[in-house]
Amino acid sequence: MPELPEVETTRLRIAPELCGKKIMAAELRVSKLRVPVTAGLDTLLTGTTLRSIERRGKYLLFDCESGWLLLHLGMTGFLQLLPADTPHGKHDHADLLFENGQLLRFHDPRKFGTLLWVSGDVYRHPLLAAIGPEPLSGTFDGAYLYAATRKRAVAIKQLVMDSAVVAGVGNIYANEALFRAGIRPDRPAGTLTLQECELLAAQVCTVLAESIAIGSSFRIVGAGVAYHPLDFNVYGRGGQACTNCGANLEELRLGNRSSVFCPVCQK
DNA sequence: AGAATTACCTGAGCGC
DNA sequence: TGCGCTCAGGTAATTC
Repeated sequence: MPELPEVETTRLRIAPELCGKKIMAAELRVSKLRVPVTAGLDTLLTGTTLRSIERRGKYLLFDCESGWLLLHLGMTGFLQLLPADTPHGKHDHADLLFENGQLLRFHDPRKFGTLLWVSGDVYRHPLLAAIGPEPLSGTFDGAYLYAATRKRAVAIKQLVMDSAVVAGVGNIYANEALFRAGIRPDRPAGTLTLQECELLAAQVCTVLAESIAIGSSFRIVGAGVAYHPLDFNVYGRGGQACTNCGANLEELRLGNRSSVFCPVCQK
């Protein structure tokens, strides 16, 4: 599922191709995503020039002069750059045709994605206004995490995945960062020491940065789904051997999300 | 206020 | 082959 690194990889790939280009046509084939698609979005987009593509958490922000296209990939969404005349298939919900003949296509089987038009200051939009610091901006560090965890009884993994605490950390990277930091996912957040918070914050940043550096992506390849080139230590490996000590990795559910950890390496 | 739960959605994988 | 079931989970809304 696309998390922050996959969204950033997408941005880095499409921005050089599309920025500065005019949107000649827009086609929407869906109106009912989890958040209703802005009515008339195709008309609003057509004729505008894409100035830049920014990212906030897992949201992509397309600066279209007269307003912003706010896009979220949800769990199963991805963007493709295709030749202009590529026929659309099932779950191809939106097309943007650019003046250089490139087609930007949004595909999302589970419809957890978001397509919204925002005029004015996009960062003040309710979906973005309450998002916590960007993990790669330097503002998310041990001191911040320590302060955010005080008197919090919720499991540390759930807290790290709370977008109001830090932007863009989903289930996969929360599991991996906790493994690297040697901290059990079900530890009450308030029990972490400052030292542990520093370690965890650093590992969150590191694992995300590594994944972006590798060019982690998410898209359909053939009949299956290709994930991240990054090798996971714990995610999806419940019951298998710990890559560090060989013990059997345990699995539990926190907030209805699967969590995998090493009972020996993580305290 | 914080914590827990629910809703949204469809493909994959499973047992029968 | 196909039916019914469970699972996957990002995020906002709702409830406790």
